[in-house]
Amino acid sequence: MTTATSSRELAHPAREEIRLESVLHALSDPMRMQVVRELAQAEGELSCSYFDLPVTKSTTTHHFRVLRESGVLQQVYRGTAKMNGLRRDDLAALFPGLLDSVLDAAAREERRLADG
Amino acid sequence: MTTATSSRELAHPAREEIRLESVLHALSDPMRMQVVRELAQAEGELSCSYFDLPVTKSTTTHHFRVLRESGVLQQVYRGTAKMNGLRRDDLAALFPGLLDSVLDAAAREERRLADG
DNA sequence: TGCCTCGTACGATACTCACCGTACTACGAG
DNA sequence: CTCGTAGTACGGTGAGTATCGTACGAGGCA
Repeated sequence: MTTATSSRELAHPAREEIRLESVLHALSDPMRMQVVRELAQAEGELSCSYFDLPVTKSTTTHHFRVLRESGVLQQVYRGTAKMNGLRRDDLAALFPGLLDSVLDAAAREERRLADG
Repeated sequence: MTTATSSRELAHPAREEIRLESVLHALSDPMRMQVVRELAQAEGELSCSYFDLPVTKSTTTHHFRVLRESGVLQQVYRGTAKMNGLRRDDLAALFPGLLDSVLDAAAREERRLADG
């Protein structure tokens, strides 16, 4: 039997409903930024449990919801797992170059702080 | 007599102290985003009172402080006025392209919502 | 059927933040 | 010196939020 996508539905903002303000707010949390960066590197979907965040499951759920409701992520259930993917196309259509420059900025800052 | 810069000093983060997280947080407020956008268009320094924000003076002071402490703005007293300038060079050095893509994103969103 | 895992829901807590009003300081102009 | 303007400091308020723990639901697997 094929692993069917569950019927449980999740509310996502449509492309036109995504707001820059909400996206920037979502990205201004280090926990959420880390999720977005790993997701960008992975170039595919990752389950919530893939991420090893230093917070409890409840808090993890909260952060993923913020990312989804701001339009940064799309989420879909697959069995018990919830798969997460970056909404690259929607973000690129609305805010060209934004996601890439934010990811680049995060990478540069990490390098800069590591080198001392 | 030349209008001398006052001796009153304001604390600014050094370039190396600027954090992406704080910058994104500063820009995730519509009031502050508006200030940054006007400042970017003006291509120079503007006093706090130049901005006609729909909040009281106290709140305006608060927002400018957030922008200064996050490293987005530099501020200097000139007489009774406090002049504000974007820290373009510092931001461009740390996060190349970030400021421009955020400004572009804000402009696009404004156009998009206006056209309906 | 029963168990395990993944993730949710809910309530509680502590903190941050956007906002206000009032009282105050700093500076320039008359 | 006096007055007006620009902005600050401070205290308070209500909303949001990052966090936790515990209890629960959904789905795969034995």
